[in-house]
Amino acid sequence: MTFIRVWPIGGGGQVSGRYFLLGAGYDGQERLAYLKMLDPETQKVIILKDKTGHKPYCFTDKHVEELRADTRLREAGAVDFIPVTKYDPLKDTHVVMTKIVASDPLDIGGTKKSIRELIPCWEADIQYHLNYIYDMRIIPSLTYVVEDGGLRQEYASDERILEIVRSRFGDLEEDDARRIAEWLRVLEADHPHIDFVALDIEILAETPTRVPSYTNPVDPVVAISLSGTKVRKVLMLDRKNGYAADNNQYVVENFSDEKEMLLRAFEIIGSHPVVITFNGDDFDLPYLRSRAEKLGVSREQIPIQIGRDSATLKSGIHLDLYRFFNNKSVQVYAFDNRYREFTLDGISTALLGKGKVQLDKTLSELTPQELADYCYRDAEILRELVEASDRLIIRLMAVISRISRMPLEDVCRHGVSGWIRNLLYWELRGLNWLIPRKEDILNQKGGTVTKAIIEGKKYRGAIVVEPVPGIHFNVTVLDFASLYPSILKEYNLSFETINCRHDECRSNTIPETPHWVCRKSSGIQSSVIGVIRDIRVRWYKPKASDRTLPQEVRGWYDVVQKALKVFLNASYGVLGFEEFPLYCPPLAESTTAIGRYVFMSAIEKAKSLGIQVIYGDTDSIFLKSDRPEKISEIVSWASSNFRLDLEFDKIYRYVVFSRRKKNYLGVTEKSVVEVKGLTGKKRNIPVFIKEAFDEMLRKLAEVRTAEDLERVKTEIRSLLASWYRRLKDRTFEPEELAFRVMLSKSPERYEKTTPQHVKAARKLQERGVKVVAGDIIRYVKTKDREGVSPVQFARKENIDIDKYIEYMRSTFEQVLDPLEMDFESIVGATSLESFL
DNA sequence: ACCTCTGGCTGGATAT
DNA sequence: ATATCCAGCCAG
Repeated sequence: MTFIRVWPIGGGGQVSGRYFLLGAGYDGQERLAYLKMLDPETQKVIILKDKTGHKPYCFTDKHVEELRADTRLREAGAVDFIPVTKYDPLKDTHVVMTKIVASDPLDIGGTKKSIRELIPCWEADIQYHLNYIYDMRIIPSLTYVVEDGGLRQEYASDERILEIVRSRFGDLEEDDARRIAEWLRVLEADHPHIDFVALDIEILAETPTRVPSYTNPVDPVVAISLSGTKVRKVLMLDRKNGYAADNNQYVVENFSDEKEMLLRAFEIIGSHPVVITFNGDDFDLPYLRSRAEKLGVSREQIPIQIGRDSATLKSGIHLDLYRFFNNKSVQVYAFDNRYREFTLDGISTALLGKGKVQLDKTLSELTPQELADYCYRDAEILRELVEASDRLIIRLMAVISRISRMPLEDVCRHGVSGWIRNLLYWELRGLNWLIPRKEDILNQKGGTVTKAIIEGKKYRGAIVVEPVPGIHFNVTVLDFASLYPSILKEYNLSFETINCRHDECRSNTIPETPHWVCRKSSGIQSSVIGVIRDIRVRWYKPKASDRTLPQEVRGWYDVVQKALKVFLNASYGVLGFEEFPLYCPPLAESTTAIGRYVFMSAIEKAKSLGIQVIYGDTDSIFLKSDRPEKISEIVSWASSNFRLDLEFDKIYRYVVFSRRKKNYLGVTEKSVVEVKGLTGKKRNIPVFIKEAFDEMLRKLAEVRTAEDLERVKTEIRSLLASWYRRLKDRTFEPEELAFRVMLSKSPERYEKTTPQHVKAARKLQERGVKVVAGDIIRYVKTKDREGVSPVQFARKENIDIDKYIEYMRSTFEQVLDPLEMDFESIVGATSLESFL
């Protein structure tokens, strides 16, 4: 028998080192707090339930007497009054409160009443709210007894970790060292192996057009594919003559009775700690549940529970990868924007180079073997996605879970603002601070005072320097490393320190604004972000590129490094996000205001040293100088003046600017071409134009000197002429000319205008093709009335060649103009040639 | 339950 | 004909 201290609960992390926290929350009745923990040894899930159903509430003293007098609370049983002192960050005072632990809802003489109903002061008089669900997770009394425990893994002692931190991070304040050590303890903890199974189902609708709905599960489940660490199989409903043959990829189990098949699937689901689906929250799991109910399976036998917007499992946890891949931060930072479309086919094609089985007939027309293959492929792709890059997805979720102090189950369903909220709440609770309500922050701190450049934005952002047009050789790029997070750290920015209550801080002003920052105490957001920044820069980034470490260890450090970057990048953004619970407009605008100040100062400094500034955007400056010592001077100036790292980023052998901001092309010393913002880089343009553009880039990569350039310009001319000729001669497939644009909402919801991709989407709908928000529409420009046609229906003769020539012109001009080349004359020469 | 932010470019639709 | 808005994609 072992006592387990649950720490950190909601931490996705360790429970006494042996168990791995998978999930936490409430059951369907919203009564019992539970924890789902994995024993990595046995792969069994241990579920701890708080049988009391208690929830803690905090009240200020003035309410407590009233509450104590209310005998109904005691009669309803299970009530504790615990005095607590909390720090109020907005008032900068301590508040004495009483935490009342009571079951909720309370049973008052047979009727159930929620505490909110019982205590009317809740909404009106309580100054601060404490989100009880999250609060529950850190109540120290959550000590459970588990039958067959046993600590196996020993962690380094606090002293040992501190020692490592000191040797690695140099001179640190005691507090900082402890804070960093705490973080490393959490982040360096082992990642256990976790068994999982990916699941996909196929439903055979009576009529092919009917979309199966779990609210009315009339259509049978005909196949269930399962692919994971322990099983690879397809359960098939044996309709006529079932597919009995096995192959080497998966095993088929045939069922003549659908109910039996579902029960078998439930058995497999129940024997895995983690079930992976793609859109299982909205479809697969709810359908399995409701279909099973319809077939008379009792509730106890169904391991699936349906929440308001998620589906969870009674024994293990369910991770819906659709949710996870939809997350912008995951898409951009973890996967480098490699996938665009949020479909299983789109994601797996981009990440694995392997898509779904393409069908040219309806499900009902498939032979049993085809159906099994088709269904299995989906589960297989899911499994491979999870297993890819040494189980990157799971490791990433686990790391995010540890950073955000949030269980895996929740990590995959929340966006970055949810992760950051949870982390900050965790910190606030750890310090015993009251968590202010959004409106209290807004009332006290006020709104924004700066005016955005872009209409409709809330405050002013960054500066973009007008580029010097033309080609520039030997350009050095410097950039401020993590500018905004560094500013938050160095300038002590936090919701409680901005515009604080002390008169003596008012002189500590933010440029361009009337705002000021506290001098007396250090800001919570500032220090949390500071620690994250420090451990990333000084621990995880170096480890990720340390060649003395084994490949897989480096890979793991890289995952942590990336996850930390997600938090850093979003840490500023959430400050200006209205739905963020610590939304604080003056804080957001102060961050960018300081950024502008620092950025402009650096530019002035460069100019004062006689260095020409070619371009700059937010935190990066492009400098033309043949005196490296001058550039180093700026770097040391930034560090001594602002304590910010202005780093050498790269040297461009040459860089080409048009007049446009955020648009340039540069070739680095290693002959790598970097393209920013140019149309030729955008992923929605036709591959025909993209290929021509890429070919031009390959030519430009060779250029080292001004003489090379002249030669290459001639080559580019003939290259463009030949692509132009191809266009004119129509030696292409319509597919090559397709624009690929994402439908951000469903076609009928475009009211103000009808962009081209929407027109194409409507044409698809007319012909019975299903089109939903998020689909990427492929269309070509045509000569008919609408001017567009979905590429599926396009005929080569109908394509509007002139439109494409125009598009080519504008795409290439962005590069040709600064090189003093003229698209028209290249093309003109070509047509003249053909004319002769 | 699509949701971190602002700045900047593009082409096409729509209003004037 | 011209200005403005809309929508999408990208830089940082």
